[in-house]
Amino acid sequence: MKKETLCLGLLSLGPRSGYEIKQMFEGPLSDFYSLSFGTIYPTLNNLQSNKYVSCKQHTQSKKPDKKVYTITNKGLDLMKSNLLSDAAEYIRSGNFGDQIKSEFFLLVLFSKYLPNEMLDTVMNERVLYLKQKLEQFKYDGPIPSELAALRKEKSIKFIRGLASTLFETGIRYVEKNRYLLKE
Amino acid sequence: MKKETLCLGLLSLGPRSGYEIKQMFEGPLSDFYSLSFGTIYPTLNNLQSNKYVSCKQHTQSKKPDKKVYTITNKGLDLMKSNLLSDAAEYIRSGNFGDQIKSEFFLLVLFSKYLPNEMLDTVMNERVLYLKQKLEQFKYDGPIPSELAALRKEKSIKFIRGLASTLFETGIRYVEKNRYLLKE
DNA sequence: ATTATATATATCAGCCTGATATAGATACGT
DNA sequence: ACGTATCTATATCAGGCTGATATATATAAT
Repeated sequence: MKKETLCLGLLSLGPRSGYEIKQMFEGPLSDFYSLSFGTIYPTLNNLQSNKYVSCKQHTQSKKPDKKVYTITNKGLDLMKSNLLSDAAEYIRSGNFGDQIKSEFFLLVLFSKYLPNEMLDTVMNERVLYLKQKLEQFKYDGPIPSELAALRKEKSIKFIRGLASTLFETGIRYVEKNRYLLKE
Repeated sequence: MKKETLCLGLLSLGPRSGYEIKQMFEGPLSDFYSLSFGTIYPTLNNLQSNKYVSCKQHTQSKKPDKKVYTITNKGLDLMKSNLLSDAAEYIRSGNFGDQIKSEFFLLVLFSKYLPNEMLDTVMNERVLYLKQKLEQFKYDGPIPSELAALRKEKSIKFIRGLASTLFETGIRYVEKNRYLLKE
């Protein structure tokens, strides 16, 4: 997916600053996608100069200016049209899997050459991480207003459900089978 | 994980050419990690000039020369030592999740703006892909000699089992809940 | 009082990917 | 039999993206 489509898509969920978009990539989106500041800021500037987003400069007392971007109608049109062509490209490419770089899997793959102590640490930290992530995805209590609205979105429900099941399955498997890696 | 560690690790499973290493990344490893030719070939050249791997030039009748690399004892030492420092870095970084770019999840996230027809195609292709992958991971019949040896490795058993369960879970969830994305 | 962490934007070196070049072999349709 | 596409095999490189760094202030922790 083009970075423009993605930034516009996130702004379609509500006005945000570049910093806040980055926070989304480091929080709830971190298991699906990420973009760096070096991509986000130039993309937002580019979208703004082409009127796909508008920008309100919040001169915060003593903090650096916060530039809050809002998607325009023109931007919404571009996003929808881009989304369609991005989906078409996804189909055309025949590449339906995800692009993954998993340090954990590589360490498991070569675990034969790792000291047992280190392997234990790796496994423990991985399980701990998965459990924390699972809690975040399952948690249904009160949260900041804007996120609460997002929760009602069908797509968010679908994704949270899928992520939860996958994390649960992963945790159960690792806890049950990690002994297999030692003899 | 450093590209050198990874290439040495794969060569520790048996002698291979750069092309065959790439094939591993596009086949069984594709859901965990990948490196491009532009990284693999220079890395192998570098490893060779530092005597971490040796190279046998197979002058195939009429095909381009095939350079088959074999890991040396020096290379095996480097790999083990690198593996330990890579694992330590994994722990130190506190980043226990995987680096993922999932076009599929983004399309689901913004599915509200996608025509139903396109969403159906995306879902169908995804499920089809997952089912094919699942078959590959579960399949237990006869395979080329070298792969058969690998199958007996504890780490490979662990990974195949984990991948199978995750794919099964993913398929079941998508088939059961995809209707949620439409009203 | 000092250090570390968080907010906030911006830039950039350097690495990696995706594309392209080269070149013969084999499979495939017609 | 002939053109075409795909596979084997190595190599290079432009361009894009990441991770690091710079800048500046606020707040929390020690």
